[in-house]
Amino acid sequence: MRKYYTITELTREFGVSTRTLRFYEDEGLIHPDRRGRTRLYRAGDRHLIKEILRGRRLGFTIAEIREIIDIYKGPPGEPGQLELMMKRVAEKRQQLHQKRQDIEDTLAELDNVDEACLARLAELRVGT
Amino acid sequence: MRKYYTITELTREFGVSTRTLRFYEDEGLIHPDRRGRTRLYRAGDRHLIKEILRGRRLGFTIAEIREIIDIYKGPPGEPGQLELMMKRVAEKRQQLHQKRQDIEDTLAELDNVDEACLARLAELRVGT
DNA sequence: GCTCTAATTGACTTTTACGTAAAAGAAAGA
DNA sequence: TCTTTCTTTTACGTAAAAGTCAATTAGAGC
Repeated sequence: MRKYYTITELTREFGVSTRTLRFYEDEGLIHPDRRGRTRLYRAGDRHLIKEILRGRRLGFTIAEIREIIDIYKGPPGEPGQLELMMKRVAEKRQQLHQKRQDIEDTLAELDNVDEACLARLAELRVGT
Repeated sequence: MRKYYTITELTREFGVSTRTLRFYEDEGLIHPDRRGRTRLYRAGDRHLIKEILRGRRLGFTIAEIREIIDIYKGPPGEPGQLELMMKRVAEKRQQLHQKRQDIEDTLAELDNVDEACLARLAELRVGT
C-alpha cells in the first residue's frame, strides 16, 4: 500500500485539474497532509476524491456531495443523532431511486430511437 | 386530451418558474405556440419539458439535453446520418450506464451506513 | 370603460464550480 | 549553477442556469 500520492498523480489518475482538488479542499471535502507547503494525499483522500467525482457525475452539487460524505463518516454515538442520520440516508436513497428511474426511462427512449434507426437502415438496404 | 396548457399551469405541475420555461425556449428546446404574445403549450411541449427536467435531474447540461432531445426527434433519412445518430445514441447510453453504476455504488455505501446505524442503535438498547 | 391579474420582454444579478494568470518557493536533473 | 518542473497562494475571470426587478401589455370580469 502506497503511503502518499502527489497532487499531479491524482489529477492524472482522475482527469481533473489541481485547481479542482484544491477547490475541494477549500470546500472542506478533503484534508491532505502537508510536507512544508506541499500537499500529500493518503489513500483515504484518494477514496474521498473518487466519491466526490461519483457525486459530480450524478449531478449533485458540492453541498449535496458534502452531505453524502458527512453521512459516510460513520454513525455518531447519540440515539437522536442516529435517527437523524438514518432519515438523511433515506432522503439520499430516495433521490438516487429517482435518478435511477430517470436513467431507465431515458435508456428506454434511446432503445426506441435505436430500433427506429435499424428499421430505417433495413428499409434502405432492401431498397425503399 | 387537452389542447393547450398555460405557462403557469406547467410551472405549477413541474415546480419550475416561468423564467425557467422561457429560458428553455430561448435555448431552442421548446417552441410553444402564441396567441398574441401569450405562450400556449401543447402536449408535445409538456412532454419535452418532462424530458428536459429528467435530464436536469441527472446532471446533464442544457447542451447535452439538447443533444438527447435532438436524438429523440426521430431518425433522419440518409444512411450516413443514421449511423452517426446510432453512434451518438451509443455514447449517451454509455454515459447513462456509468451513472447507473455510480448510483448502485452509492446506494451500496448508504446501505452500509444504515446497517451501522441500526447496529449501533441495537447496542444502545441492550445497554453498552 | 375600468380594474385586476397574469403574462411578456429586457436588463441586470446571482450562484456554482471551477479556469486562468501572476508571482514565487523548492526540489531535481544536467 | 542553471534550468526545468512542480507546487503554492492570491486574485480575478467566466460559463451555465437560472433569479429578480421594472416597465409594459393584454385579457377577464364587473
